[in-house]
Amino acid sequence: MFSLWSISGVTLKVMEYTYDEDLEELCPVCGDKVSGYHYGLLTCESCKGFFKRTVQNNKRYTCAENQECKIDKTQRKRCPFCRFQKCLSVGMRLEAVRADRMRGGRNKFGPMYKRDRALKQQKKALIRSSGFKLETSALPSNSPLQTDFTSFSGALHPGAPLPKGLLPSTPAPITSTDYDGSLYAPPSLAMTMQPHMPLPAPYHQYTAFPGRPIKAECPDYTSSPESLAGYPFTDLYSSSGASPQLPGLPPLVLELLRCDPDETVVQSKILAHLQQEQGPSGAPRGRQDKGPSTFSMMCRMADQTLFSIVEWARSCIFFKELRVGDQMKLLHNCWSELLVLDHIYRQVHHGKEDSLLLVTGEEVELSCIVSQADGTLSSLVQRSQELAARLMALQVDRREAACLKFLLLFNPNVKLLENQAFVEGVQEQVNGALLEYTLSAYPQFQEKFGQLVLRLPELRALSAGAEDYLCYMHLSGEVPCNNLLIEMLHAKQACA
DNA sequence: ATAGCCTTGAAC
DNA sequence: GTTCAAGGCTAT
Repeated sequence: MFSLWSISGVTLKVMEYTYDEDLEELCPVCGDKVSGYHYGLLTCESCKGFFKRTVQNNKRYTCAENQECKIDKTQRKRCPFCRFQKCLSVGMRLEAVRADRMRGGRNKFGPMYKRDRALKQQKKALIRSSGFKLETSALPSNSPLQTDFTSFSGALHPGAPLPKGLLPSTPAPITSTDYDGSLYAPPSLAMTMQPHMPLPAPYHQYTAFPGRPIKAECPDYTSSPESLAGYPFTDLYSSSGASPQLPGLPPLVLELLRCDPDETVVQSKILAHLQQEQGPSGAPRGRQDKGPSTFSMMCRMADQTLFSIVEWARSCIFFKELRVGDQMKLLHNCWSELLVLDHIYRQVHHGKEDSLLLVTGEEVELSCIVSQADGTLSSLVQRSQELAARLMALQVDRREAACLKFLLLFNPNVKLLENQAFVEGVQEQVNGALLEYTLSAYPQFQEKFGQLVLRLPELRALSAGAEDYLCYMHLSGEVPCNNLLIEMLHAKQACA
C-alpha cells in the first residue's frame, strides 16, 4: 500500500497538506496550541494570559538583549518584553482587555471573529478543492487568514498609496519593476510581475514598542494612523468605503472588495503619468499638428489603466498565491475584459448616457468621441455604452463589480495552468459568494445574479472586438510604442 | 510570574 | 438554551 502510493508522489502532497493544516492551529506568538480567539486573534492559552496580565497590571518590561529575542514555546518565558512586542506585532488588541474587568459576555470583536472563521472555512475548502497546498509567501506560523490580513495592510501592497509625489520617492535604484520611471524601456508584463525584490520587506513593521503607557481603558488606537500598522483588523472593521456594516455581506465579498484600490489614488497616478508623458519637452508626440490623436490618447490611458489592473491583480487575495506563470496566463487571457469592465463600471457610476467619464476623471462628450473616431471605434464605444446602460438598469453595485472582476480574472477555461483546480475553485467560490450576496442584498430581485453573470459573455465579446481593433490599429502603426496593451495582445496571440 | 482550568454573561 | 471570549483562580 505504501509503495503503491509513494511512487506516485501523491503521498507527499497529502502529507504536506495535513501538515499545513496543523500549522493553522498554532499560536502566532509562540507556536503553542491555539485555544481560541483571544484579544483579536487565535492564540494559545498562555499568551492570552500573558497579554492580559501585562495590560491589566500595566507591566513594563525591558529586554536584556537586543529586543529581538526569538519567542517560541520553550523560550517564551525568557523575555517578556519581546513576547509582548510580538503579541502586539501579530495583532493582539489592547482594547480587548477590559478596563472594568467585567467578566463574561461578548465584546465588539464578536462579529469579527465570526467573519474570520467563515473566511478560514472558505479558504480551507478552496485548498481542499485544489487538492494541495499552494505556494504561499510562507510566514512563520500564522494561519493563512492572519497572514492575509497582515499582508493586506502591510508595506508589500503594491497598490498602496505612494508615499508622496508622482515619481518614486525612494532613492533606491529600483530597477525593473518601476515602469513609471522608464519611459523608453520596453514595457513588459514579466517585469511588472517580478516580485518586488529589493526590500525583503518585513510583513509587519515591528514598530518597536515606543514605551507607550499601557492603559487598560480602551486606548484610542484608532485615532493615530501610524499605530495601526501592526493591527490588521482595524481596517477590516471599518470596512473600506462609506458603506455601513452590512449584516448579510458574505465574508468573501467583503474580502474581494477590500482588494479594490482607492479610485482617486489610481486616478491621480494615471493623470500624473499622462501629463508627465506629454510633458516637459513641450512637444506632443502626436501625428500631424493637432497633438496626439484621440486614439493615441486612449491607448495611453488604457495602457496606464492596464498597469493599475495588473497591480490590483498582483495584490489580490487568491491571485497572489498563484505562481507567476499562472498569474501571467490568467492576465493574458482577461486583460482586455478587465479593461472594458473597468471602463464600463466607471460609466455606470458616472450615470450619463451622452458623455464618458475617463479614468483620468475628465468628462468627454460622446459626440466628440464619435466625431473623431472611425466607424469601428465608434461602434465599440456605442456597444460599451449599451452594456453600461444594461448594468445601470441592473443597479450593479461595487460589491458585485468586485466579484465580476474576479470572475473574469479566474477564468477556468484558461489552458495549461499549473494550478487549474485552484482557479476553478476560486471561480466557484466567487460565484457562490456573488449569488449569496445578491440574494440577501436584493431579495426582491431574485434574478439579479443570473442577469449579472449574463453580462459577462457580452463583455467578453466586446473586449474581443476591442482587441481586434487594437490589433488592426497596431498593424497600421497607430498605437504608441512601449505599450503594455500591445504586449498583451501579442502574448494572447502566441497562446492561441 | 506562568499557564492550565474555571466561571461568567452578552450575543446569537 | 448555547456559545465562547472575556476575567478569575491557583498549583507550579
